[in-house]
Amino acid sequence: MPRQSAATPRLSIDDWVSAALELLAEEGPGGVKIDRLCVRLGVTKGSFYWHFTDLASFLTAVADRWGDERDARQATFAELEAIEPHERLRRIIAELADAHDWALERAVRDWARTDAAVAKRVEATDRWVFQAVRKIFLELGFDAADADIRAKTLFYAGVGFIYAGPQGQRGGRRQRERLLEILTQR
Amino acid sequence: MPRQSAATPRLSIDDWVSAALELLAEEGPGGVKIDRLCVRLGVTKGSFYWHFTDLASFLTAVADRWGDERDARQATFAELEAIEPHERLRRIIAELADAHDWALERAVRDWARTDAAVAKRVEATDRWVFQAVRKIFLELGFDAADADIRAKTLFYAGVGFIYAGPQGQRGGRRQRERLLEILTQR
DNA sequence: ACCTGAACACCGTTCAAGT
DNA sequence: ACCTGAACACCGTTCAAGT
Repeated sequence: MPRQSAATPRLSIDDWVSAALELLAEEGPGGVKIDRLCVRLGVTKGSFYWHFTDLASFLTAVADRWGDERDARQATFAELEAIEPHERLRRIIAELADAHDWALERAVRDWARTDAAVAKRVEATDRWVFQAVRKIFLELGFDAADADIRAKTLFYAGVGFIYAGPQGQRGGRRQRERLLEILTQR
Repeated sequence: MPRQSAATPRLSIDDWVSAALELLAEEGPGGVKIDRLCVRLGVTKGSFYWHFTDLASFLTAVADRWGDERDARQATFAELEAIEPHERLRRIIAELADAHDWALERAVRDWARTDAAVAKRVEATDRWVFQAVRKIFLELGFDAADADIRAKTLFYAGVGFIYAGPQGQRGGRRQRERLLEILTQR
């Protein structure tokens, strides 16, 4: 057993933040209680207040980590700039639709409604994604007004799907492809 | 002054429920505290517990009233059945987009995430609206799969807009018209 | 019938004390 | 340096007592 002794784990800030993101995804903002975190991490409340001055500053750290992970994802999107617009759009949507933790996504958006700092981060990522999609429609030859509305439609449909869940017959990849055809045909 | 004396208002269940819906719209589910309601209504907590057995049953009454108001709205939609599909779609969307309290809409959807009963009511209204829109596309001559995806796009775009707010250039009625053109053209 | 006022449990917060 | 354990304020809940 060459690793650390399991007897005295000694928590780091990241351990607390990770536990909070798990709780957030599982139960939403209302589930993130200091007590719950303590049970999950096997310590008492005093431990929490040694690492953080209060709940607010802790939640800031949680929001920061969520934002940092978003920035990292967007950096990978930026690498797609060079490829052909149709294909780029398909990849961005596939990335957003498939490799995504919707429970966490919803929880963070809920949380944003009562926390201005979180709201700003969510708005920033929303704006980034929207502009990236809008740019694709411009590259496809639509004028500014048309690119705008097509990008909006896709963007809002995505957010709406995250919230309202599946409606009608089971969709999946084929339906996404058909929607892209409709919106990109000139 | 032929009305009731203002000295002893004596609250009804509806007074409590109305106050809760106001708080819900103003501050979201987290703002609905018994204390806050008491301040707003000018009574003490004991009064609340005379009218309701506990917070949960009170919130059920609040959710019921929201659901009843939705049922009433859908009854007015049902009257549109006879008119021409394009125009019917335009009226439904105008009704949903304009005459709507988005703060309350978001608050109820947030609330639905932590309350199964509320979630069921939201799902029921969502399903109703989606099917009404899908039916319109069928009447316009689209096949089942195509009507489904076009209805989904509209539905999710609407829900997404409620959540993510305005993106890009200011939209409004003209952009809605253009989106309807895109989705209804054969 | 409708409400007050005081009591108690729960969770965020503090802090002296432990290792 | 990191954590325990007991204390206190806040909000949901109860209930005897008032009008």
